[in-house]
Formats: sequence, C-alpha cells, structure tokens
Amino acid sequence: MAEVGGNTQYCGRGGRRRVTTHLDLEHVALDLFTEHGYEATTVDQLALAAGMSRRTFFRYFPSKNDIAWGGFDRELERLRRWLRDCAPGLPVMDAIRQAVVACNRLEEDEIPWHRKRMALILRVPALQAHATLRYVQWRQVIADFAAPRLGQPADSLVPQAIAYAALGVAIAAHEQWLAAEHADLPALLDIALRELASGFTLPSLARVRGA
Amino acid sequence: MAEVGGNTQYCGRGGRRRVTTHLDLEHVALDLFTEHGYEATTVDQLALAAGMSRRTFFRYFPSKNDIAWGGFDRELERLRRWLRDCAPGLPVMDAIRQAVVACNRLEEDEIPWHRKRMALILRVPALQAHATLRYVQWRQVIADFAAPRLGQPADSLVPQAIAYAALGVAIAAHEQWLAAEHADLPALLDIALRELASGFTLPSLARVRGA
DNA sequence: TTCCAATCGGCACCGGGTGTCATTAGCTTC
DNA sequence: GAAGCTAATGACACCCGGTGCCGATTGGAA
Repeated sequence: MAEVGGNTQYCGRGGRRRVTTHLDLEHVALDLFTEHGYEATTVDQLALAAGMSRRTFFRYFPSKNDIAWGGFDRELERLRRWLRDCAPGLPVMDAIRQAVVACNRLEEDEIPWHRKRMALILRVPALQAHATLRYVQWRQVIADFAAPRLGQPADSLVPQAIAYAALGVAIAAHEQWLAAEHADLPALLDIALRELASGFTLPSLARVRGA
Repeated sequence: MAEVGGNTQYCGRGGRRRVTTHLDLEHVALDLFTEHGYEATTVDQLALAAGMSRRTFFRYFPSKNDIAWGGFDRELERLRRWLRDCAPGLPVMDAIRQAVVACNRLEEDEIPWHRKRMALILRVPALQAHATLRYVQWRQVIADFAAPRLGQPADSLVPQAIAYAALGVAIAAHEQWLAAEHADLPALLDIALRELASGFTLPSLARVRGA
C-alpha cells in the first residue's frame, strides 16, 4: 500500500528495471474489467495481458481489489491540505463541503477513467466491500480536521459522526453522478453536503427540482 | 441468504433432520473467533467444532463472513415496522432517530453476544468490509421511509444521502459503545442522530461533556 | 570485470467457496 | 413393516485469490 500509485520506472541505484508502471497496469486491468466483468477476470489474465507473471502482479498491487484505487493517496493528501489551509473562521461543515467539492473537480480527460473506476468501486460487490477499508483514511482526514475545532479528540463521537456522515453523503452524490450520463459531480456533492449541514431540513431547490 | 437466521430444526415434510441450528453454529463460531481470532479460525475448524463437514457449513451460512449477522433480517423488519407505524406528523429525522434508538434497546442477556458480534463486525477488516453489503438493506429501509415524505424517489439524492448519513452516524455511535465498557448504546445513538438532525451545529451538552 | 541491488518467475501451499453426486435419515403411504 | 419420497449430509474435485520461498535475471556502480 505504501507505494501504490507511485511512478515506478526506476528509483534507487542498482537493481533491475520494473517491467511496467502501476498506471499502465491499472489501465489494462480497468479495460479488461469493464469488458468481461470484474469477477470473470482472473489475476492470471491480468498478468498475462500486462506481460508479467502472476506473482509479479501481486508486487504491484497488494490485491486485485486495490487496482481501482490508483491515485487515492494523492487525493487524500489534497483533501488534507485543503482543510489545513482553509480560513480559520469558516464553520466546520462549510469547510468540509468546500474542500470535498474542490477536490472532486476533475480534469476533462480524467473523467472517463474516473467513471470506470467509480463504476467498479460502487457497483461490484467485492469492491464495494473493499472500499470500506480505504474510506477509513478518508474519514480520518475529516475527523482530524473537525476534532480540534470542536475541542474534542478525533476518535470521539461527534468528529467521528461528522466523518461518517460526510463520507456517506459524498458516496450518495457519487452514485447519482454515476447514474446520470452527464451529471456534474461537484454540483451534486455541493447539494448533498449542504443538505447534511442543514440537517436535511432544507426547503431547497434541490428538493423541488427532484435532484 | 433467504433462510439465514431461520429456526431450523425441522420444516417441510419428509427428509433428514438438520444436524444443528444456525444459532448454535453461530455461538460456536463466535466463541472460536473471540478466542483464537477471526482470521486464524478456519472454516474446517468451525465445521469440526460444530460436528459437521466443511461442505455442510456452507449450507448454513453462505460465507464465513455472514456468521456474525444472525438476527439481522429480523432487526431490519423491526426497524421497517417502527418507521411505518410512527406518527405521520413527526419530522423525518426525528422519526429515524426514534426508530433507530428504539430498535437498539437490547435485552440484558443479549448484550454480551451483541458485543461479540459488533466487535467482530466493526474491528475485523474482512468483516468491516463485508458489512457494507449488509448495510445496503438497512439504508434501503431508511430511504424507503424518507422518500415518500419528501415526495421523491427512494433512489434520488436526498433520501439516499439521508440513509447514508444516518447509517454513518449509527456506526460511529456503535463504535463508541464498543470502546467504552459500560456505555449506553441507545443514548449514544440518540446523541449522534440529534447531532445529525441539527447539521452538527448543536452547542450541546454532548460536546461539553466530551461524549 | 566484479559486485551489489532490486525485480522477476516459478513453485508449492493455504484458505474460502462451489458444483456434483452418492449416501443417509427421516416421514408417509401402503 | 417394507417401499418410496424428500431433504440434509459428506466426500471429492475444482477454481481463485493470496503468500512464502528461492533461484534466476537485469541493471548500475565500484
């Protein structure tokens, strides 16, 4: 997990060159997954398609489930920085909303890959389950931000509840984005997180419009 | 999955008696898990301890991960009924809070088993991940309740966000309960769900007390 | 050229999960 | 009480994901 998403072409001095990169392997895998289905694609097939042995595959990714999480660590770091640098006077829930929305503005050419990734993560049961283990870190970022502002430990009830709730509504927004062909992810996240911050008592446009 | 948690001693006419019940098997398994650890306990050992073959074990539970979910379907049904029967004028988030709190009042002699169950589900990574697949049904109950009151489809953004958020804070409350020896689960759920309904803007006792 | 370092490949092995099929145990009917 | 139906059981063979181990390869550096 330490080096997942790392560049990899050549690092330290000495040693053999790596036969491919995490990113290449990820793209090969995502293509096979979307074409034949996740479960139906075996690790042997992935390794074959990537021109490596099965054993070597597991040196690139700790498990088949981890392939779809390419740049996740980088995204986490972005979110963490955004929250660290936001205005001190900003209410906690506003800060979280703005940070999450900002960190989900994707570049145009990344969108197709991101849709593939999210389609897998949100719809394949095995990945849906595995995602939970990754979300732990995401929640930690939120809780670590909220806790000092509330004057409470990060592992206490309210910061944890905020982290869980924020994650939940963010996932719900992602699902809506995925379900609609040309939906606007940041806009959906903004609505969802505003609802959350209001305790779902917004007599808002969103509800009238059926968003 | 259809019959998990079912009674099972003898059902239809004809045929052989089942060698044990789901509940017995669950208790045997929970004991072994808490004694030797979840990962370290193989299905072969479970089957042996329960006096059945490995193959038969998988006729009682679809997977090792499902053992800890004994009465979950019944709990879901309880929650569903509670929400169906609650006062029509009650605000959505209040109804959800009251229902969840009510459905988590445990009988004294069930608490030790429930703590074992939840310790596994919330702390063993494999089960933490698997739980996600069970939570889908829980969220569905919430979304199905909230949707008509908001005049929206159950699969639209706000009902889904509410369901995800409610689930999240409920899990956070369960974690606090598990972490403290003699904590009061309904009380923690009540606090967490009140916070949620207020958008985490409560200047409340909970925060001052550090709950 | 030699040495070192890191990757790669192959192999054996483990554990969860499934399909198949013969066997067993019980109830019902004659 | 024997035949017949039904359903659960047990044994076996597989598949697949994942890991430990070790020798073989491929490069840079001394």
